[in-house]
Amino acid sequence: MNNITSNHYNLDKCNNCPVRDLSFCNALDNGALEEFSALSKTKSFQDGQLIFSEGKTNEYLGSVILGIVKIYKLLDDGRQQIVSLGFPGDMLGNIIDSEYNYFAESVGDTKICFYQVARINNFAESNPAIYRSILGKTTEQLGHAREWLLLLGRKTAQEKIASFLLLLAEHHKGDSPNQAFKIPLKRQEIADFLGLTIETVSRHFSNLKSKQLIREYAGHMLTIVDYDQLKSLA
Amino acid sequence: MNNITSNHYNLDKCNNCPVRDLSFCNALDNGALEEFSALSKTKSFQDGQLIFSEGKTNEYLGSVILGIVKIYKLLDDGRQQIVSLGFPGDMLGNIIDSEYNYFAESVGDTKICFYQVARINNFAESNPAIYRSILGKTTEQLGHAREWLLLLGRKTAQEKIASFLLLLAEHHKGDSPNQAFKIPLKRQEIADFLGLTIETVSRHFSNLKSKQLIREYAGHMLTIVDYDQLKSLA
DNA sequence: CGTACATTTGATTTGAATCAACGTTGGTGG
DNA sequence: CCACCAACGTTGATTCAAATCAAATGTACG
Repeated sequence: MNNITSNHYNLDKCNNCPVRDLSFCNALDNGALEEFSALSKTKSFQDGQLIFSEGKTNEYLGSVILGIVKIYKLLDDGRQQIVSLGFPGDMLGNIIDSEYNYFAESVGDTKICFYQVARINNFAESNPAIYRSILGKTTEQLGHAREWLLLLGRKTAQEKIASFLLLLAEHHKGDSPNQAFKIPLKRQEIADFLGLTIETVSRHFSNLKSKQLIREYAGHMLTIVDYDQLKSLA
Repeated sequence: MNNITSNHYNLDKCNNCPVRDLSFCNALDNGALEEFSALSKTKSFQDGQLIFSEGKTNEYLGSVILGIVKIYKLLDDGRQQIVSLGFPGDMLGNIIDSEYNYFAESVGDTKICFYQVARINNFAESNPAIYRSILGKTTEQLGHAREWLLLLGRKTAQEKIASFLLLLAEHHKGDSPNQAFKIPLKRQEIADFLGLTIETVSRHFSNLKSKQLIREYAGHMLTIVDYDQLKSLA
């Protein structure tokens, strides 16, 4: 975690924070937030930077401000499974465990707001509401993880791809239904998220394209042409 | 949830509770526990009883006292995935969501201690420590769920079976290493937990038996003969 | 003791992995 | 500006692990 403590960092005021209403800190009233924000440090990452590693001391709790963070686990022989994607507003890590038990890596340009776990616990003594808020985020993540257990255990490759595209589309809900968006992950990352190989992912993308359910241009911009039919596949 | 509210129930004192040190209520001091315990109702279930259903109002938080509870999700066509096994001391449900988003069913004879979610929130106003404790249990479950994502997404059938047997063995840690224990799940349930079919589960059990890594008698009693080698397969 | 259910085992199929080229994209330096 | 190269992605041929289909056997229980 040297890269977090050692670097230049911004002490953004929460007032300007783009995820103020989404992050776990949103439960705090203005006075408490003022105090809490003083504990935070933001840090930026470029594509593919390691944010923390399995086995290292759990020193920081993070909140994704910008970009995407992939959380993954590894088997001894290098097989990888992405167990979560952290979008803006999502919490990173926890304040319970003594060690991280997975790896976190930035996907594209990413900005994260960090708090020291010890400071959060200290803060909580006078502001216990923060626990309820962290509990909310943790429960949400548990829900997502269990949804993904169903996907990995019981869905076919086609259903997995369709579900994945709908998940991405969910994060562009503000836009019009058929709005194009950038697929943030490489094929290998999609494979590692869905428990597949790159080839299988590629084949099923081609499939959906030939069926005119989706369109892809400029290499990574995607339009969902037939949302309802995609949903029925997922 | 009629079966919880309507039935005869015991008002066990926490002092006699066999999972007092494991449950989320263990964070409370004696005074608070006294008050908290008054909110609880215990209920017993026989094998295969539905405890709660996806889509129903999230009214109760539970704590498993005895037996095992399987938490599962279903696809439209009936495909099932067990997303968690609740052992004694494990928390059941959450206090955040408005609805249950999975099914819970007893496996064998089971006893559960229930608290109304509304009452917990009310209790928390004067005892915020309960949130920290529930957070601990939730974080633990998230860790288990992510471990299982790796298993479902990236492990082979043999590795899945080996991991499953070691998981069961973990829950008999007090016993000697090669102590026989009862496999609490039917083959179909094991399959639904590991994202496999009954036939594949059966074949790999036979495999491990012929390799002398495990032994099974009386239909469902299991001994792990070679713990280390089983571990190397998982 | 018989019926229903659970489990095992065998034969076959199949969806996804693997192996193997080939195409595309984007960055670098001549 | 283009040639080169490395990383990424697609497509095809083949293999393989697990699913499916199909009996047969084992077990629990009224």
